[in-house]
Amino acid sequence: MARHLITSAIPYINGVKHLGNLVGSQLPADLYARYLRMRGHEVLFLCATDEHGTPAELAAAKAGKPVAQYCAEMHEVQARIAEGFGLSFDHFGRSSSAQNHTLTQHFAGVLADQGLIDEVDQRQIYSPTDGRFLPDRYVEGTCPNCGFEDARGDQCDNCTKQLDPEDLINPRSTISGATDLEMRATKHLMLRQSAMKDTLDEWIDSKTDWPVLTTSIAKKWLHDGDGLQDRGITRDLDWGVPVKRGDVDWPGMEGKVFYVWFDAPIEYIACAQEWVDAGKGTDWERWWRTDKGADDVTYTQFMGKDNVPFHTLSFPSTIMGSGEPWKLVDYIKSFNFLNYDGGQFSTSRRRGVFMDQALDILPADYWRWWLLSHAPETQDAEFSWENFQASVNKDLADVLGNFVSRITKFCRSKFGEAVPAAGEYGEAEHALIADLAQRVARYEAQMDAMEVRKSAAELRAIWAAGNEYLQAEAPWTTVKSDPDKAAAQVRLALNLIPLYAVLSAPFIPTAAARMLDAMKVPDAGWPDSVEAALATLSPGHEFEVPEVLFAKISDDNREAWAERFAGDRT
RNA sequence: GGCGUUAUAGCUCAGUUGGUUAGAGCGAACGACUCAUAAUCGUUAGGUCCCUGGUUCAAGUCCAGGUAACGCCA
Repeated sequence: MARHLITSAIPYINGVKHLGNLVGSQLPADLYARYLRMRGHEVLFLCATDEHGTPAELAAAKAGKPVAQYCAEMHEVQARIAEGFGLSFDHFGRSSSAQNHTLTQHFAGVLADQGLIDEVDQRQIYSPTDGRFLPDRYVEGTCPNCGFEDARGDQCDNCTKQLDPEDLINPRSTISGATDLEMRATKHLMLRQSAMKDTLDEWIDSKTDWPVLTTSIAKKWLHDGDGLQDRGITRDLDWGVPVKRGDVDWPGMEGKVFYVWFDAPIEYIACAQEWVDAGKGTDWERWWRTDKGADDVTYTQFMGKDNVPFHTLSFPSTIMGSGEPWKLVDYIKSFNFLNYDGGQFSTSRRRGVFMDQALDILPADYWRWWLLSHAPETQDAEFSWENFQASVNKDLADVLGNFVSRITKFCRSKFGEAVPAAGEYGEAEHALIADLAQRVARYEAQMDAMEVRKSAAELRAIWAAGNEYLQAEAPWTTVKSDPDKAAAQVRLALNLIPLYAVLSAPFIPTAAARMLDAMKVPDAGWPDSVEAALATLSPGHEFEVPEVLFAKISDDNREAWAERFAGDRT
């Protein structure tokens, strides 16, 4: 059995994420992790919260809490919601962990030793009142070009002219409103990504099996304009990983921290250490050090397209540039964006459905199914309540849920709540088994390839095959003329339920567990052979008719939700 | 302003290196069934593949221009 390391892009700490964030990284990563575990592979599935940076500081200030406390609380919130969605992380870590501090400082030191870090002098706006340097967009003032009074330091929203914060008339801090701003000299570290350009270029070129979305974004950044640019990896903040060169101080870098994009991906590695330190595992280097066992690991990353540059260029620069035997990613599965009802999800305008709200109104399986079966793989996708209602009602309630309902209730009324023993399988039964064997093979191939939508479509077709069989063979008619034949038909149809449960578990784990529970099958595994799997329930095996698996979404609910999540009017 | 992405059935989307009558699900119409959450199953109808021009024996697919929507950048 193979060993698979899987990471999902780590969500930022400042609030609950929306469904677009979920479907772009964590959810498909979970689908894949669950599938590979069921196939018998050894899986380490890691995620974490991304906690550093100015937005976290501002969100904490707005909440009136120390930033460390705010992040600790929000981490718990996100962890609880992830659990609610059934995201099966082996560990959900924090980029603010001690492990990540040490590891980030280590990488910076090693990269400096390799000559891949430059120190550069810069001038930047400083606010004595706030006691800190201000990023360009946290300075506002009057636009020198058009006179607009709320122009940002990087650009005027009114006339769109690009600005330097020094150009603003009557500049002020957007954090405190302070106007006593001054320019101060400061020093920053730059990661010399440009020196890694050719290495990265060859590496990306070798990844011919990656999604076009992934490689095209990487190549654009490599070749656009002057090519790959060096990037600053330090900031003047309090909250973050203090700049050190390994475990020693870095002269001139006092009071600075690493920029969030530098330490965030390193958390993928630190998270494995956290996993061990939390007592969940024993050896993290076996997953991350190619000199200590990780050379046989297949590493797959999941992320939205906005994160692709960091994962194809920046983090690989860190890994490769270190000259140390760290595990490099093998496959990057990236996703486009999910739009909400004709526009973007918007956190600030409260537009769209956020993860906590989603769980408030419906079970996780509804969301998991719709999001995965509509995953934005080839282009941006569109959420609408009409489509959501129609898809969920049809696929889950009608095709799958009602199948379970109709056959268990029919059996109970004619044969009792146990698998009937009489009769033999005939031509139709063997044809169904053969058809399902083919379909399951196709489903596995799509899942292996991480073709999320196509996997969902194949799974749905497998569900529908059960209804087609029942409709064609009509045991409710057969039972009147040939009860033994009807018994055989019911026996096969009942056996579809545990098979469907196992195959569906990566998509809808809760419902799958309920199906197995109702059929009293405690230990079903992935089918080696469909024919053998369809003999799981032997004659006489008792079961219970389950409660309705999926209640339908009513028009009233749909309309109320559409109104509730439409966002603030502008 | 520069760059990029997208445009296929009423809706949501597939369409591999250019190759027969362009596909799926939903929705619609019609029919079958009556075990089941008025669920299921079958059949049929729906497309100027955004527009114009070009390359080619052959273009949804490649090229140029245009239109529209969206995104990124300075």
